[in-house]
Amino acid sequence: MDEALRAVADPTRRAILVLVRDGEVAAGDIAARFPGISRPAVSQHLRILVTAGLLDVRRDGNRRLYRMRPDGLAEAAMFFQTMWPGPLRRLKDAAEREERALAGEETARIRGESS
Amino acid sequence: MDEALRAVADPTRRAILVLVRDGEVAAGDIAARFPGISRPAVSQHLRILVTAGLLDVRRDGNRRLYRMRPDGLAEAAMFFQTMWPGPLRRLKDAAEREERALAGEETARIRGESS
DNA sequence: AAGGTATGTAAGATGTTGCTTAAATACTTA
DNA sequence: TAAGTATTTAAGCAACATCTTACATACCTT
Repeated sequence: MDEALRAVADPTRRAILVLVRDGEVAAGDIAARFPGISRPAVSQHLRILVTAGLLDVRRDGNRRLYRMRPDGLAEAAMFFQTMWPGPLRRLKDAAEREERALAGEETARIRGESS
Repeated sequence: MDEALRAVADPTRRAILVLVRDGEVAAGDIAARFPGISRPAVSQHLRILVTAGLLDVRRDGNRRLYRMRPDGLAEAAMFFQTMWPGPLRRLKDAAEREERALAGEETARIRGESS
């Protein structure tokens, strides 16, 4: 997971992931989308993404076709799922906290305590 | 988002996040959970997490209490949600692939072919 | 085989990260 | 106010990341 998260922490690599999410794209075509950086730089990003298990490569004659490997993000996605319950779950939790807080106040009142 | 993802890419910081997920924890108590690294190192990690919007700090006399700020992960979590369809969607896709494969086998059987 | 095209690898400059130890800050208690 | 406690800030260093240019590899076409 560590490798996947480090890979995804780079904005260029995230952009590459988006490019190859829906199908194979050749290295050159990917590089063409990043006029700001050299082709070797893109190649290195691709290597990192492959090593992290986020991309699959396939040779097609001269070219190399990259595509996303969806399971590569699974572990990292799980981390986010446990750490960020999502907006619905967050609402529910907030409601329960509120409920407990009210119950606590009630207990305190009965005991004659003050905050 | 970039800052949040970079922050979360470090395993120590992820562990800190887990520690403060369910409530406030003092800096010292956090540091005590990481015998391998010095207290200043932990303090620096905490600063990075706060800067990234992932943690809230509160002073309580001498101590500083940290706690998670759940919304800090929202953007990054969204990225994962769009990039990783999730286990259910993936199961569904797998089932459909399987179905197509079986249909293919059946066709082959009727044709008298073998794999 | 020779030349062209697509791509990766190597080497090196430069900036960033994550740690350490030492010192500073800020609150609390005697 | 002095000493103690909790924590951050500063300075410096080794390791790592990211880019560049130059070169190497491998396939395709003629």
